[in-house]
Amino acid sequence: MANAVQSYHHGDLRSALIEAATARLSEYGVDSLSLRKLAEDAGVSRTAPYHHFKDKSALLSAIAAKGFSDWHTAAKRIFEQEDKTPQARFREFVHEYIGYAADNPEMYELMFGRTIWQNQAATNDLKEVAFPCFQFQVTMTRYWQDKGLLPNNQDALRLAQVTWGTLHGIARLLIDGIYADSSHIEEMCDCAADLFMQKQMDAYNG
Amino acid sequence: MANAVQSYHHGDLRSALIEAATARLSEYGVDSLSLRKLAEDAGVSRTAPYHHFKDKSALLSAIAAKGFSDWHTAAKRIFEQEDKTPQARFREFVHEYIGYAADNPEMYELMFGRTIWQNQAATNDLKEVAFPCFQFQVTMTRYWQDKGLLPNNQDALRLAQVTWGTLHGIARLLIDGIYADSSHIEEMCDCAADLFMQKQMDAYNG
DNA sequence: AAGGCTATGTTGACAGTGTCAAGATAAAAC
DNA sequence: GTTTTATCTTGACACTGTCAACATAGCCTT
Repeated sequence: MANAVQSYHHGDLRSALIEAATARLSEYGVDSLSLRKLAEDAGVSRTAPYHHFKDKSALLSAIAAKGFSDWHTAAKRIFEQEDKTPQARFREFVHEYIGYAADNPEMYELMFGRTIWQNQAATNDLKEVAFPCFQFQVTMTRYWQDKGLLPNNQDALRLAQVTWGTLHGIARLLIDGIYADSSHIEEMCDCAADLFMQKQMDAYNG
Repeated sequence: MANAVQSYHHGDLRSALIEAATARLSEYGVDSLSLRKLAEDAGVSRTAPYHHFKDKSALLSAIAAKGFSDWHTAAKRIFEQEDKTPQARFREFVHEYIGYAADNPEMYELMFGRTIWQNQAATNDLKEVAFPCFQFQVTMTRYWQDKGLLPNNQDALRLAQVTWGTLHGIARLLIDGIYADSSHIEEMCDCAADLFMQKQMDAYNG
């Protein structure tokens, strides 16, 4: 299937490019991702990708869209575990978010980096996948507020922005190498979770 | 002074390059910062910069170092306002941090972006300026813990990482264009400050 | 089935980029 | 005054994204 017949038309170049890009991404990083190399990986000439993507940014957006889709289902899976308490799920969500970023730094960088978002460069396809993902963060926040885990006197959207911002910030500090020592990830996650739930847990415990 | 005499040796090319880079940075962004253009700005040939900087990353590090130095003094100024309460200073710090990032997005991107930190690319000169800046965040956190503003049952370093992470995350979401709407910056800052101080303020008020 | 339309692929070209090597110049050191 | 050293120069290389012009082949209509 990989190179069944060397025909003039590739057959499914779009998928092949995304596949090659995803493979290269995790191994060599987003910075060393070039259209020409991807074209070569797919066994096709330099400019062939331009018949499937407007420009490099559009290709990157397509890969990121896949990442958002994957993360969204992962987040839903964590959030909808009926057999665990909301607290446990909240804490797990924090750990999983940072864990996802730490395990897939280049994908995370691509998804949440300026490359595809800056200057309204984001594709409509990307937005259609990413925005529900952002929205889910608000939904979860509202739920945690209802369950008394997060402060109820804050606007859900604002609170979601701050909690997400926290996770995003920690993730970025880690994967950008500013916190060179990544051996205390778990403790940082717990600290963040404790901080958000501090008053509520007091009420819960006492 | 700019081009007093067109002599073979520039005189102070290092400073001229940093100056040109800083100017270009805020106007055109870090991505469109090229050594060749900077050399041209300084009225010098393409490869002259290599006699003052090991490579492009080293030049960028030098600019970032200036940024860290500036921010460190700004932070100290806010923190050491004797006439304001610790609460007021904490809140002001949050607003100023996000404000600095929003007002100087490209400089912030450079200072805290992966470009200069990844793969141990950071210069020693950079580390010598940046690490005290990070350390100051811990110092302030400890102070706010002592004053009962932040939870006392958390390790200061861990807590500093989380609070800084929050500010960093919000800043990045803003300047990377993921939160396209930046009209609610102040409210987000207040929400974050409230969240950190929630239990403590209760004790303070009641 | 024949012919044309369109999606897809090709080579050629251009303006950029960072960086190395080798040579030129001037200032500083002796 | 001569030599060393710091600085600056041109030339070159490999690499990038992207446009224009052309080639192929599958599909659609007649």
